[in-house]
Amino acid sequence: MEATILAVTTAICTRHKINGRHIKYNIMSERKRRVRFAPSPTGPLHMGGVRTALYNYLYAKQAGGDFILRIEDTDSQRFVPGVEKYIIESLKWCGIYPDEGVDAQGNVVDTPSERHPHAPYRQSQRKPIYRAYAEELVKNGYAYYAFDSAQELDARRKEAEANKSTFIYNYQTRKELRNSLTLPQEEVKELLETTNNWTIRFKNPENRIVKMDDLIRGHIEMNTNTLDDKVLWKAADELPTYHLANIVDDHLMEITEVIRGEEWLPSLPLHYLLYEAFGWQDSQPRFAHLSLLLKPDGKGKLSKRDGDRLGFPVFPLKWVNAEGEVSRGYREDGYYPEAFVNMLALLGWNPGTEQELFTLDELINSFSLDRVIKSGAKFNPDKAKWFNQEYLRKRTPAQLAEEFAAILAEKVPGKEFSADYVEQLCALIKERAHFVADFWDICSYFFVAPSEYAEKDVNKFCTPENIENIKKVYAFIDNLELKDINSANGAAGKDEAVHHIEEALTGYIKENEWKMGAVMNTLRLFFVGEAKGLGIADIIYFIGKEEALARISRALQKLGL
RNA sequence: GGUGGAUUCGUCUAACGGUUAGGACGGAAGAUUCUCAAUCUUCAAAUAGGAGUUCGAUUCUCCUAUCCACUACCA
Repeated sequence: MEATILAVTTAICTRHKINGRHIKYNIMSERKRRVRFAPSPTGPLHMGGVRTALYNYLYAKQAGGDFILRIEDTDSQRFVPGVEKYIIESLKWCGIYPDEGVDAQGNVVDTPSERHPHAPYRQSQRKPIYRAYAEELVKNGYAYYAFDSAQELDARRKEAEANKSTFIYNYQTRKELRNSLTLPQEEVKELLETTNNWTIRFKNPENRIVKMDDLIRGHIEMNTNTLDDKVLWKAADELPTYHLANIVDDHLMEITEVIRGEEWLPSLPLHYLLYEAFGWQDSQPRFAHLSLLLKPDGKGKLSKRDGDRLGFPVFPLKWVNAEGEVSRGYREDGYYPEAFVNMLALLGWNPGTEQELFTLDELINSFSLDRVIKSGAKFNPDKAKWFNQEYLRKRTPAQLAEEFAAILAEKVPGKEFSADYVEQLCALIKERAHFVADFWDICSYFFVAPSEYAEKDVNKFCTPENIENIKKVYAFIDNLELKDINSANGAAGKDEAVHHIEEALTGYIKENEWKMGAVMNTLRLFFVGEAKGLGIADIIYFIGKEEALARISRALQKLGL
């Protein structure tokens, strides 16, 4: 059905030419949008890669199109086991699910089916299909066989470098190198049959201006004379290089937009020329080159080392390499995937409004390539934390309590706390945290009494006069009829109970004309261990009267007062 | 070196050729409170430089500078 529509529109449109130029975009606009994320499994996906995947995904979903995951593993030397799984897992954590490329179990699909007509999606498994395309190019004069050894070319490069120039395998140099353009036909034939250290190289046209359009950068032109005759296919491992595999697969998989990193911009003319050489201009995808993510300080692109150096994750998930080196991940660092995705989306794109908080669905609705920023974006770890804080605040106390439970079980093993207790506490402290992992630091004194008292605060508050007053406060609390978390009427009764404690205590202090701050902070020092933390009434409510009194007497005893 | 790309507060960014150049993060100050945090208010902070086009340029053109990417039988 879809195929026939495509055929019809193609027929209509190819008949209509303006100034001899196909109205390519008319054909394209009829097609279902199909984009791909095509990582190479040479290392864990870093946040820049996740952003590229995200933009592809947002673009596809907004257009009701498909998002395809393709694994570009044509470099057997640099292949790293486990990365493929890591990539899929990372995307999944971010809420990005490929329409094609992986199955429900998260495995890359390797046999074609109705849902996966373009399988396999690993280029290593597509190995047999590339050679014919490369040979076709040779046959039609767009490529040639090259027999130069790596050492020979290396020597040429070094020589050029010594002369402060660059060796380019192009229209000039190829005339004096060993290839099917210079060697006698017979010798070529023999070399092809008897050796396997040859390649197929693209034959760049001489002195031609390639005119290109980028969805983000606009019109770009480049002269073919500055281009290298890139290797397309290697006989040694019978594998294509990126350029060939990429173009062939994008064509076969009916990709409509290629959204990829800026590092690919220099090879865009080659890709244009390849589409032309194959005669696929009419269905050529449109290109969008994303700027790079830059390190927070200094210059250059964000790298793994920056994270280690500056103390933030550069990977979505934790990764342990073969040497046992651990790289932290956003997930393990306690980031919510929503926050991570939101942060990433806004690093190089904005909606044109002042809205900063977006759900994935909102991103899908608002995203547009023409609002993607052309220049590189320095990553700001502080802003990332801020995003997480915003998402943490959106969580309900019950959700937070559940997330906090694991930390609690680890910090105070063997102790059970009622869901109500933890929930009420979470509601109270959530505004103070960026991460759930911060909770323990913020409220540990609700679970364990302080064992030390900050010297600075002891000196400040433990004056003879204060201590005398505190002893009276002790007696006062002791005589008080108080409702604590166990006796109050759940979350509903909390405010009233806290209010009651507060009224009683402040009333008593005022009555005696003591200094509010001095008394309260001395109590706080005894409850918390230092002069910080929540309101005294809150603390008493949560730890209860008995514990409060116990902490006061223990402190007095420990400090010898 | 060559080719291409980029350049607005410290950072992310907004601004039909006409704005006191806006917002957010971070920073500072103040308010508040029993401390800390949160919150609220306020403040500081930018169009890389130079020409040109124009009544008028952050915006268009050119030059310079700086930065980035690419310059592999890697992707």
